[in-house]
Amino acid sequence: MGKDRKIDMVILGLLSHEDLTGYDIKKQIDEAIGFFWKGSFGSIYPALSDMEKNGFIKKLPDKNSSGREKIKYRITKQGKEVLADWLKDEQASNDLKYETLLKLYFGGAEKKEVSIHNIELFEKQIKSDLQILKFYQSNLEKVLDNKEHVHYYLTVTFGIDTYEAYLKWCSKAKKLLNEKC
Amino acid sequence: MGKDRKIDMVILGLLSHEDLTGYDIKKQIDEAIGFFWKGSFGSIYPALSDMEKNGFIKKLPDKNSSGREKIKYRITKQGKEVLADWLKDEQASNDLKYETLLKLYFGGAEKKEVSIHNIELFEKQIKSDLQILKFYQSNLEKVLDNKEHVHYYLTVTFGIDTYEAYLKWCSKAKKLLNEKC
DNA sequence: ATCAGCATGTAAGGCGTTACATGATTCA
DNA sequence: TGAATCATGTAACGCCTTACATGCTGAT
Repeated sequence: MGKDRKIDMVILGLLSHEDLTGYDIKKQIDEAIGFFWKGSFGSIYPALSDMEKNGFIKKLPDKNSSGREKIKYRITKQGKEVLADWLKDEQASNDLKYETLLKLYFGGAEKKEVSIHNIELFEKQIKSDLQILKFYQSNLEKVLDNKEHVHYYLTVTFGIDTYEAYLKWCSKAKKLLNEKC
Repeated sequence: MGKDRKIDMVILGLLSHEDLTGYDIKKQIDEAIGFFWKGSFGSIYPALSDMEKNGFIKKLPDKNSSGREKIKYRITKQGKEVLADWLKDEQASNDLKYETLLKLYFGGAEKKEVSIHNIELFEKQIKSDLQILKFYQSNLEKVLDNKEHVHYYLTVTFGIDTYEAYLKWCSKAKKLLNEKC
């Protein structure tokens, strides 16, 4: 297939756990993996129809006969193989784009107050996101006997650990800017 | 102008420090900010010619009369304003795409050894990158009397602090997978 | 009745990568 | 003399976002 769109893997991964609609998938991306991955409807729906054509997923018959359309998808055996191949593939690209760091790197061109303010904006965002992650973590802690939950727990923990490192750095950085500039 | 390509800001930021060719810019992106930003020739050269048309940068006359073409660019007053406006703009998007975390999140579908192996690959990469960052840091530590160097130092420190948090998390994560799965 | 949220999809366009094409220079 | 690096640029293509278009449902 060659094509290795990451959004495909995200969708297959989510569907390997339960049947979902495109709308559900969007919600789960935003909520569960939003701190390290993004996805929009404009990428999800085309990916769903491509993967259905390829036989990686299939449409479930719409049970509720109301006028409202709602298409649930289920992963197929072939789809599970694609997911497994990707999981076992050693290649993994971790692409970061920190505009905050970019502004800090080039911040020498402006007064230190500008950089300090940018750090404070970042700090505020991280503090708020950290609360959400801690909430998820405390819920997951209760159900660590489930293999899948252990995996979810670990990614949330990654977020918490790195966010806490960010916050420590923010304090240090502001201090240094005040002392040295 | 409306258009707010980030690569433009990267280039303006680098040029605000010294005159550079497209090739120089690529090298500086890879070396100095590579751990949190990427850029290819295919984006740099078009951005240079667009910004020259807009008057944000200008071509310097090619001094060396050899046959080899080499175009140095210098930021203009207008370009400096664009850079300053961006630095003062409160909006900053920090987009992360951790494929490693994605694989971990969905890793429950496979044996724990797969997840552990993926964590180890990540760990190895981070350890190697951390050495480079520490080398940069030790060089910058000697020249912290310069305002620009303080800013460079802070971004490198961000990298080191977060990478060290990653490594601690890697140990914890492997342990938990072995215990619980 | 109205509004938020559920639900699916398309269209236009931006941004960026990879691969290609070309050639000079430096150093072993 | 051959390889690595310097140096600029284009072409094709892929992925994704934003905005648009449409309509239902449930709660207040």
